[in-house]
Amino acid sequence: MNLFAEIRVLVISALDDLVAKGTLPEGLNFANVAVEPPRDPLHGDMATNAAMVLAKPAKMKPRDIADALAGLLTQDARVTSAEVAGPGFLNLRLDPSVWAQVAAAALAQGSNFGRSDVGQGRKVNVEYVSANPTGPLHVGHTRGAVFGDALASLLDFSGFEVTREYYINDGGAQVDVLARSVYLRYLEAHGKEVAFEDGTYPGEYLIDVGQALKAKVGDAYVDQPEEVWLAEVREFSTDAMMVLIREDLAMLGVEMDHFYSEKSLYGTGRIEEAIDNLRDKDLIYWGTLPKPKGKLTDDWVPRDQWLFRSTAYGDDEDRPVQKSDGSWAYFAPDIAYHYDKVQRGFDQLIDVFGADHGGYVKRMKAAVAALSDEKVSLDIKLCQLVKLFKNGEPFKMSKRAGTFITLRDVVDQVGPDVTRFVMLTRKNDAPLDFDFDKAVEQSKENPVFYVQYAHARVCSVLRKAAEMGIATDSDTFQIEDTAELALAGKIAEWPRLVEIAARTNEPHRIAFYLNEIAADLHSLYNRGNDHPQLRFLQESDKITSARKIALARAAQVVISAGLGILGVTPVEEMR
RNA sequence: GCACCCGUAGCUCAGCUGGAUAGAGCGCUGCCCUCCGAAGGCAGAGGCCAAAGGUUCGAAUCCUUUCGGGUGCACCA
Repeated sequence: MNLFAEIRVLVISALDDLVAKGTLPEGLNFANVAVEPPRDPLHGDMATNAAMVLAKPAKMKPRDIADALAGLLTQDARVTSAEVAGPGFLNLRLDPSVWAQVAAAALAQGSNFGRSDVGQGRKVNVEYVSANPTGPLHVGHTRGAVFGDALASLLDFSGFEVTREYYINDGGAQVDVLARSVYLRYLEAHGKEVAFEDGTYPGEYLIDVGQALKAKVGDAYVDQPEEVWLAEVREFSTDAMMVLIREDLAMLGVEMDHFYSEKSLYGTGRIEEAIDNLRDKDLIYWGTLPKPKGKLTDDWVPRDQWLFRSTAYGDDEDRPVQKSDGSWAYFAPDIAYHYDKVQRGFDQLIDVFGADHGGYVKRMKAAVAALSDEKVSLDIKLCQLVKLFKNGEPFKMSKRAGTFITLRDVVDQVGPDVTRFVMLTRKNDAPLDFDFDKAVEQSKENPVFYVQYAHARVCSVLRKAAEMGIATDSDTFQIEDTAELALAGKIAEWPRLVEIAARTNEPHRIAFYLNEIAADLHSLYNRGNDHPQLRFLQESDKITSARKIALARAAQVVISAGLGILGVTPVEEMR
């Protein structure tokens, strides 16, 4: 039940009536007519811009339209008043029973309150994390993992058919580096002295892998040339890394529907097929790229190679799909991978990348547009850097020395719930400061705590009510005070908020909303200090208490649903 | 040099894909526990929405330019 959508239906039908009566001319487009919460609650419960939007096409004064509209709207039982204000806004006040209906819907629908069919069952593929299988996940991946996962949940909640997917980059040179690094650890396991030079991964997480390799093959690879062992060690190592990565994801509560291997594309003709698809559209040609500007280009030499005409779809330059030695460039299997997604019948693709992949966005969008004949949309969400702090001091990470902060480090310290919530308190394209101390602090400054506290508070009230013999399952309401109305209004906003978040692919809006509803709840709760009649629990009037509790429960339902989308457990008690 | 992201209170950031007098937290100033969890709440001060033009009934939001910050720029992945 989306109250704003319902009132909008009412407004539209009133406009239709005005057209039928000849007050408004025919052929008007109502698409831009919006019904929104007013910025200032004093203006009313809802506002519509209908008169202002239609004034010009209808060649009428906004106020005249608004007056006519107001006359019709107030005939509806839900609308108690409709006032024209400002440049032509129509401010609506709703009957208090409307709020009770919304809250009742929240109680009745429980965790399904706010679900919608805006997705209309469209198939969406959300690809996220997709870290190279060369080591454990670090903080940057963590943000992508949390963001992608919450986004997927949000879309699922909004009526999309969602697939969560991880693209394993196991086809390039970096997995050879991994294999060589593991080989060194393998030699080490045989008691040999080894040196980790530049271009190898010195991280200690490979020690176990080296020993596992020894346990499997004994000394078969010792003192053998690379040709003998590389392929097998590579596979052994990437498998081990993927086990590690799956464990990391599990720690965060992230569960993928599908892991897709880049390597699996090679030797199957899939890449060739995707490139041929583009070639048939005259988007692949043999050519030379201009010399790049503004960068150190000492070793640059002009090269003829196969290029994708991505400029035809808005890219700044055409992009090579093949290296000079004739092998595929990274872009080629990625094209094939996205072609595969298109062929699997997804209506919409979403890629969650790190901010360092910004330069990749245009060419990937170009590829998907070309491969799908512009039928499938690709949205790429870039997650900015996470800066880590402890005691106000920034953490330094060095991948080269192998001393980077891992997902495991973070989750071990603050737990999955805090990790997830904090990572979602910023827009994906804004940098995020993550302070280990603040993340576990029990104060209002910590949004996780604040929202959890609100939820726990309701649970506490319910426990107390049970002790007092007050019914905790009432579904009738007593909503009178402004603080109660504010909370009820916030509850009514939830379905609309979810829709906006889903439409913009912005799960952080959920986190901010939760903060707001928590504030409304805390506020109402504390009003009970000064105004005892506003307390949820009143020994003298258990019926009123039961009704007030119902409102608190409705808020609890919404908080719980919101946390659910973010993948955070609502707690019943603060400790 | 080019592209993308960002610029909003002293600080950290929201701002509904164009709406009314631009919001929250922190910090600052005052209040509120004999009371359902004060781990909270209330009130106050604090703004040229980087700057200048443009689009229109209406701009923090869209367009152009400038300034400032971040990221990325052939055959790496």
